[in-house]
Amino acid sequence: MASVTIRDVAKRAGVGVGTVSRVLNGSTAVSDSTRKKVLVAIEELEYSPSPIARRLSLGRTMTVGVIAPFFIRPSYVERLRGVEATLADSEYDFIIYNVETLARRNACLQDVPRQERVDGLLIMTLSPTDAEVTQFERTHLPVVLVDCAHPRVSHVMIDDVAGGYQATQHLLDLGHCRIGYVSDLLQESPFGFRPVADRYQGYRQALADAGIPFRPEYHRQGELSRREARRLAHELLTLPEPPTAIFAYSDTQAFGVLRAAQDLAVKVPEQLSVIGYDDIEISEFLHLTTIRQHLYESGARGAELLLQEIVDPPSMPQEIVLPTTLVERDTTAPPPS
Amino acid sequence: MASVTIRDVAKRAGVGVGTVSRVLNGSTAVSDSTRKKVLVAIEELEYSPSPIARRLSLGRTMTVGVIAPFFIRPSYVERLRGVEATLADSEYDFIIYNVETLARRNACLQDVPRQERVDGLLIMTLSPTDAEVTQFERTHLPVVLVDCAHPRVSHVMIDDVAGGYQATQHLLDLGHCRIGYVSDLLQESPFGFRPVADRYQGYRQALADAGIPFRPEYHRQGELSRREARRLAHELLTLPEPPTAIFAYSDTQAFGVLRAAQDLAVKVPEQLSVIGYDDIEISEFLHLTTIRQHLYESGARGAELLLQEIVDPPSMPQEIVLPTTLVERDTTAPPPS
DNA sequence: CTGTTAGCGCGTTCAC
DNA sequence: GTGAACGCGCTAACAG
Repeated sequence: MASVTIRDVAKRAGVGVGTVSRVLNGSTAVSDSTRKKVLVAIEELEYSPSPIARRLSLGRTMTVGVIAPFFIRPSYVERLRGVEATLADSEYDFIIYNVETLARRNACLQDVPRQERVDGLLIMTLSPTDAEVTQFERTHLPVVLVDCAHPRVSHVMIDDVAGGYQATQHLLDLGHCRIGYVSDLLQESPFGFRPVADRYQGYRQALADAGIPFRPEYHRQGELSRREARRLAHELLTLPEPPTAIFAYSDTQAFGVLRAAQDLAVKVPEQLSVIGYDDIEISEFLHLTTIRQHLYESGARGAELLLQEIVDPPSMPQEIVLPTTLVERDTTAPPPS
Repeated sequence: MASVTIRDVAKRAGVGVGTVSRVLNGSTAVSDSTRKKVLVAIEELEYSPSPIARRLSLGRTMTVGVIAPFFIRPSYVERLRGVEATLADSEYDFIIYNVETLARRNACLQDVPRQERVDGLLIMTLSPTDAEVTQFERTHLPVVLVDCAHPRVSHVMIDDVAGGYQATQHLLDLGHCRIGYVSDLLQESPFGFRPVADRYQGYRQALADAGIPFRPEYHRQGELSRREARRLAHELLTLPEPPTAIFAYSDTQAFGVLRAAQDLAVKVPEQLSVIGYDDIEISEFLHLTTIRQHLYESGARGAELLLQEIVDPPSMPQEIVLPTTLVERDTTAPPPS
């Protein structure tokens, strides 16, 4: 039962190993008759080529690495699903590097390229430093970024500036003027998540375009949890002049806002409009108005791009920008008159 | 910059490749002085051994396969996180096989072992058939099951009988005698999910131990959706003598029950107690009393067990049973007096 | 078209 | 202790 090799097949079919290899890879022309013989031998022996030997010989690992922070979060799961779907159709395996600490982030971004364990790298959200990019370039390792960017690396981005703008604009369109924003920590994000700055920028821009001055007391920052968002929203709603609408950086935080409103007997959407961001699964269930990102697609497109760049390294970094979509549900309405 | 090999290191250190290999694997005794030299050369050349060549030479793939259905579901994500955490510390990679159809299930369970692409297999929820287990044994492939079981294979199970018992007992302790159960379809689900039968058994056992006769009309079965659960709960609550408490097979279904109560203006927990199962993320938000499974741990323990069995195949299949935890929130209380 | 041979990079016997 | 040779299973380049 122990591994039957290409040599066994060759012997069985009465041909050379080269020929077997050829029919396996469908490469050069092989006469139909000998091809049949080989195929029969393969079938009879239940032969299955060793991917490892193949990789060594090819000098390629036939696997791509995916580095993602907190891959448990719904948004990453959804992206990874997109990656899995496109990679499953290819002959590439993929291995996930889950990052939950800064040390691990650095270890992944620095060790993985040098260890030559992967033919390509997909990095989610964790913007590489210039030095790290230089390292990628030195080792000629194809890299594609998803949900973050770097001028010298191909990337798939969701347009978070536009998304933040879109969310705010929706509130503006409904007639709101006092619009609060409960966001992730703008400064202290250990990984330097870029969407945080972008959505904030979109929010500011929409306000500015509408001629509404930004009020610092309407902008609250806290860690990405429901509890913290609830606390921040509580502060907002007990302001002397509370906002009539709140934009939350994520759906998770929007639920915290909703909870705060409930605590204070503030009716949604009659007295308060709430809009989230992400459109995670629960959001539909709870009828949350939100901004949908095409997460699955961002993973799938990223994987496609990577596969393509492994075969044919581009001279210029590619950029794919995915739009966001407003999903109107039941938590937004015109302000009380 | 192109791959520096063990030969380069040997040359640089003025030793043979064998010696380099020895210090790399810390195996046989190497004189301290030459070891230093080798280490220095490795450092200077930034050498990192090729895992692929190592695998070929070793005859082991150094990767484990993880087969999981619907890996997007929260419960699998959580389990996979446990797997990832323990495998990240080992020298094993892992590759995920996501199963969403019966065809794919069969392909994975049958092809993966024969292709010798993995040194071990972790299978979640998808009970293997006897024939498949025989195949594992023939190829000497270590396999560990998580969330399912087979008499000849090591497995990590969550004690769903105890969980069902615990949920029911909690209701009993509060003083309830009329306890309904909204469950998943007991008859064969396509993949043969075992927890369905187990939780039901726990429910029956707790009732029996409390000396309360089982009332068939209190047990409703339907597909695993909120809508269906709502319908079933509606039936229960409009019975001539309705239950004062309902145990739902899953949190999702518990929300359907909650909704039915709301429809009928039945107050929870004053007039009706509701307990779910799973403790999914949204449950905390909605204050649902539920049974928490140690999902992360089940993945971690499964991976540990597999690693161990790869090194040292056990004569007897091991069994690890994880307990469940009651999470008391606001949907259960004593029955109306 | 097809058989033969030389590596791919590493672990592992062997002699020294 | 340590160096040299062989083999893991496969691909690719070279003859024929």
